[in-house]
Amino acid sequence: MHESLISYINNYSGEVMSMAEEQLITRTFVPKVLRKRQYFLQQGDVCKYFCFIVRGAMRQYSVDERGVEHVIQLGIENWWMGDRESFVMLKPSSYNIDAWENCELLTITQADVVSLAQQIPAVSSMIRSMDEKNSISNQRRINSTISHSAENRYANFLREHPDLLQRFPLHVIASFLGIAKETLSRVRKNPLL
Amino acid sequence: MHESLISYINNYSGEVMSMAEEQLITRTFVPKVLRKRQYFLQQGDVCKYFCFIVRGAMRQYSVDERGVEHVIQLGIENWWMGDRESFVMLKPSSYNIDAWENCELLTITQADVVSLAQQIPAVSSMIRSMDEKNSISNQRRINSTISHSAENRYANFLREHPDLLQRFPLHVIASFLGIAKETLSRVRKNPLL
DNA sequence: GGAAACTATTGACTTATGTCAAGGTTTTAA
DNA sequence: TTAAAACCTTGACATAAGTCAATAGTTTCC
Repeated sequence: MHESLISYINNYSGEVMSMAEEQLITRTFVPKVLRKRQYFLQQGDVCKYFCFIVRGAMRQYSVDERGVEHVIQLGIENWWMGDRESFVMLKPSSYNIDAWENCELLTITQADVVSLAQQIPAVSSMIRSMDEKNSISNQRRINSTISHSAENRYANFLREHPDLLQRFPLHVIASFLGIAKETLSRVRKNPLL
Repeated sequence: MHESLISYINNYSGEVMSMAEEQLITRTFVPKVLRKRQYFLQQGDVCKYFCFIVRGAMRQYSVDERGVEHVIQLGIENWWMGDRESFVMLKPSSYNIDAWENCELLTITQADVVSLAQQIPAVSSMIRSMDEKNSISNQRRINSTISHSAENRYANFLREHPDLLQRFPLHVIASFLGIAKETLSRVRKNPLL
């Protein structure tokens, strides 16, 4: 079960871990199984664990005053999920995270992240590289939302995340894009250039 | 000139650097002065330097097919500016960065970032903490743009960045928020609760 | 195997926001 | 000190996107 995480780390750090290091990883990350629709994090709770998705699909979303859900983030195999703001600052989260499909996760606490990063160079360099990737993709998403029409945003999404389209229904994708599901439906009928 | 950077690093890393470390910082970061409206980075060029703003105000923006500018990011004293995607991957940038006011900057190359982070623990921990801060504020901004009306977004902006309001004209702020300057103007007249 | 829940589409209508144009103010710079 | 440039506001109008409601196709699971 931990193999996918280990190869993910080797891959993203550009280093190969020793046997001892691999074992430390395996001992530290705690497996967790989630049934479809089960919460990983609920609004108001502190996000005590971050998780690596081994199998399954998850979503992170906020719920506004009128009860409408807004999808902030989607994740599938080999992605990380968690609310970093809550995780790092130990404050109650404003988001929910739940399983969209049955999931197998590997979870870790903030203290263990710090300790692993200190002991295993590959882990700290994997974290750096994740942060970079993350910051780049957030920047792209911000650019896309403030600069483009619903149609363009959907086109961007198709280009950057074709894999997610297979895994989530259209109303979830619409919410992720910040548009109404009806609008997405209409946009999809168009020539799309 | 380097003092503000040094205290920034001490502050964000939670450590205090030695004299030797401070001197290494001072030797590595190269000062640069920018006149109002002068480019720090132009679309199509590779972002060879990141900068720390010692004094002044800067903006990062894209220009769409119709020539309209979209402000991606604003920065003032004690902020970092640069296009990370271009900086790290050495690919041509899709953004422009220029000085909104006359600026004093401290610039650094990617190679020097890596080397400083290796030599000075405080630097690598400052980078980690910046990445965290950055990822949290990007997440907030994404949530704000996909979930809220122009009015709410402006209110959020006021809460999170009151300082920027003093430094940039309203049409720049409007663009940062992804709304038309006329809309911002109208929003500002309202009770605002 | 059938009811219930979830999903997608479509039409009619509403609304928030964008666009265009004009006027007035303030700032900049020659 | 004055002309030009930049900035902000306002009104009239256009339009992209949201809302509501109805329909119908799919899964899901007792």
